[in-house]
Amino acid sequence: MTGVDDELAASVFARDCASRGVLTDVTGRWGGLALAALHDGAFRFNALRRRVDGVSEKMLAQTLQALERDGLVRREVQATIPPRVEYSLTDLGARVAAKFVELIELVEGEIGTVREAQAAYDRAH
Amino acid sequence: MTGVDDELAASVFARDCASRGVLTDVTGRWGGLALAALHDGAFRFNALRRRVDGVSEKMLAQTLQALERDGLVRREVQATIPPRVEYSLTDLGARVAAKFVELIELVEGEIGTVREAQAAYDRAH
DNA sequence: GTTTGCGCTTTCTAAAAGTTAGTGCAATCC
DNA sequence: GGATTGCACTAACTTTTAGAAAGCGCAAAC
Repeated sequence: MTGVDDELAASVFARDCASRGVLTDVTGRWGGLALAALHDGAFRFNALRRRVDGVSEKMLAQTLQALERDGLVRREVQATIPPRVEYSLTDLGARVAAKFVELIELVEGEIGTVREAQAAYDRAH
Repeated sequence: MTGVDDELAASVFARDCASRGVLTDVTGRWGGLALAALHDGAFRFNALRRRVDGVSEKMLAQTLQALERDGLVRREVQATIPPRVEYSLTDLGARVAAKFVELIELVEGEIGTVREAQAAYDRAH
């Protein structure tokens, strides 16, 4: 257990590494869900908000801005009146989203196992 | 874009679905890092804390309890004096951690791209 | 015999998330 | 044709959560 992967240890585990910041955006409360939602296609702001149940307007706006800054999400304003704003994934965003969707599917597929574990834990405590 | 994956839409995107809770634990601020750290082997509490740079004792304890409840992490107390407490991954935990590590590696590998995007964004705003 | 490490828990404060309201404009309903 | 709804946000305020610091009892090392 001392044979630790130093490449990993040197980066995301380090408090001040940039990758930790991105990971925080991606795996933040809403980041992953936004990415996963956009994995199905482009969406306008309020459509996205309807997909990601429970997110507030403030948090969705904040989340999308962070992901746009990280180069994972593309924001396109159409110069109509009133303006339409469309969000979609960049190439990198699509790759990250794909991984995240795999994670989600794993968790969803094993939700029964998880529920049993939770019930057992709650009984024991 | 209306051809949405309903299996997905029905679960993790729904506010009250159990899978959302697990996802919150897994992708929470410290959940993923703890899982990734344990992916390299079993660790005792303080060893884990040293690996996951920046986590407070309180948050690590809380995170590990949540993951244990979800059946992703195993907690073993050795009846010595003073007691040793070892944390390791369950089978499911190992599978989730593997996915998470892939995500981390993707992000780390593309950190250059991300940094450029951030710089461009900051220039434009 | 004083410091160090162990695995936490408790208390207090700082930061983040959530809630509510407001913006200006256009299309739709009645 | 007046009112409502939807659009894409921003700003002010409140609540929840995270983080920092101290304390716990005990044992081994210095």
